[in-house]
Amino acid sequence: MKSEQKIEKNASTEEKIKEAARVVFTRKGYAATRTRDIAEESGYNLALINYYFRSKEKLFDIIMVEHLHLFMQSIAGIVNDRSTTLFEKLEIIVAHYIDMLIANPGLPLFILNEINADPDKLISKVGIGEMAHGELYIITQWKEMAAANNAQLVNPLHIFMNLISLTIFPFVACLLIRNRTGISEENFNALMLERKKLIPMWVKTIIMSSMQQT
Amino acid sequence: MKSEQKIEKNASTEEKIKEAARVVFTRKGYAATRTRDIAEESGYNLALINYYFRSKEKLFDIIMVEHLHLFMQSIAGIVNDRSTTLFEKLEIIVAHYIDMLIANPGLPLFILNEINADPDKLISKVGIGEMAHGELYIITQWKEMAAANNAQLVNPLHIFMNLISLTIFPFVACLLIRNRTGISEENFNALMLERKKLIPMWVKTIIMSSMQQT
DNA sequence: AAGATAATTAATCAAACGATTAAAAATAAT
DNA sequence: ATTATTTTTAATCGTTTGATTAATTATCTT
Repeated sequence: MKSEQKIEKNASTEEKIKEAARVVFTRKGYAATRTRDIAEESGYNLALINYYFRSKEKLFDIIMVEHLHLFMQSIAGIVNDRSTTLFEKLEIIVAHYIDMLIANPGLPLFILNEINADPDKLISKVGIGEMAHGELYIITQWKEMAAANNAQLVNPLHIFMNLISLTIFPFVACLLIRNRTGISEENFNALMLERKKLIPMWVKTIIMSSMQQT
Repeated sequence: MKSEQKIEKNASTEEKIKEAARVVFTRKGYAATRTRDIAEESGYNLALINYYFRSKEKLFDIIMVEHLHLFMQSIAGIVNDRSTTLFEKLEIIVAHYIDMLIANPGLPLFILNEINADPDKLISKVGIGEMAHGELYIITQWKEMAAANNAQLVNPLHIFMNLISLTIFPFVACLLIRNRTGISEENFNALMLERKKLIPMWVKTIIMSSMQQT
């Protein structure tokens, strides 16, 4: 019979290995990561990785699911919130993502890269498709706004792409930008924090300008 | 003595291998690519790859340099062009990049990923630092505009990041976007072509709004 | 045509890698 | 304390991988 202590001990080293895997996988990607790297990073023997997780791929899948969850997390709640306006939602989403990305700068490039490496895997193994069952409330709000201005707004897909592009891409290109401009990590993060206020403003401006035009 | 024919023949198969390497490296990245994949893609024997290029890494470096060159190409000319206005430059840059990215959709993710895999390599082996020796003319134009409106514009780095984010990111997240929205490759490309006109407009709007505010 | 050089391949090597095994160390159960 | 169970390690196995070698085929020179 398993005691509490035993379980906690296992969970501890198992968690350490998972944390090490998270670090190495995120930095180097699946293919470039050797199980020996994870062992070294965790401080444990190589064989322990296969003792707790059956294989490199199984361990990777766990990390991947956690990362995807972190990425999609709470967004469903925000975009379906009945108590916030459309523009308030933009502010909340951007602020939420920038905070998360400052804490996990390597996340988006990791995810995007692995999606390209095996596009079907995420569709089959990881169900990222159940974000919304009905129509998202934010979509309803968008349509209402479009109707109120009886104008055909620009394709909402453009607005969506703009939002995630402005928010996420600087982190994807972080090293490139910092290398080109020579700014430090602190200054870069300060710039990103500035964008928490700027991006919703910009996106709002873009939406407004597309309405005035028609 | 080498004849014309011999050189052409070599260049032909050498080019075929390079093209195969370009395809496989761009799709799978350096670590996930096996020299046998390149051999299979090219239709030649494995040993030929090391016959023409000395190693996998040497071949990769060649592809990488070509990709970086394609990416930086002609931008130096555009941003230093004395005959175009600042906003005309925006239009030209965006149009140039979107055309290039539709032709090479995998390029940005490949470059960004390999930069993260080995940040020092690009600084040491590949000299992407010699784009401008003096101050870029586009910077001068920016300062002139700021002075003319005697307003402290938003940090130009933000504008620069916005420009490349809006332009490049949709291609980086192409598979993710297409999977989430279900649109076809043709429709996606059509959207991107729309953005050739939209992005400069949006960026211009963002710049203008930042001036009016102060 | 004959010989020399270059291009291409099959076979193979050594190192790296993911995974397994068997033994040792640590912890729990009696 | 002794046994049983779990955790951790060292050693190793079988494959894969980048690279080389030696032999074969094709091409060029004369």
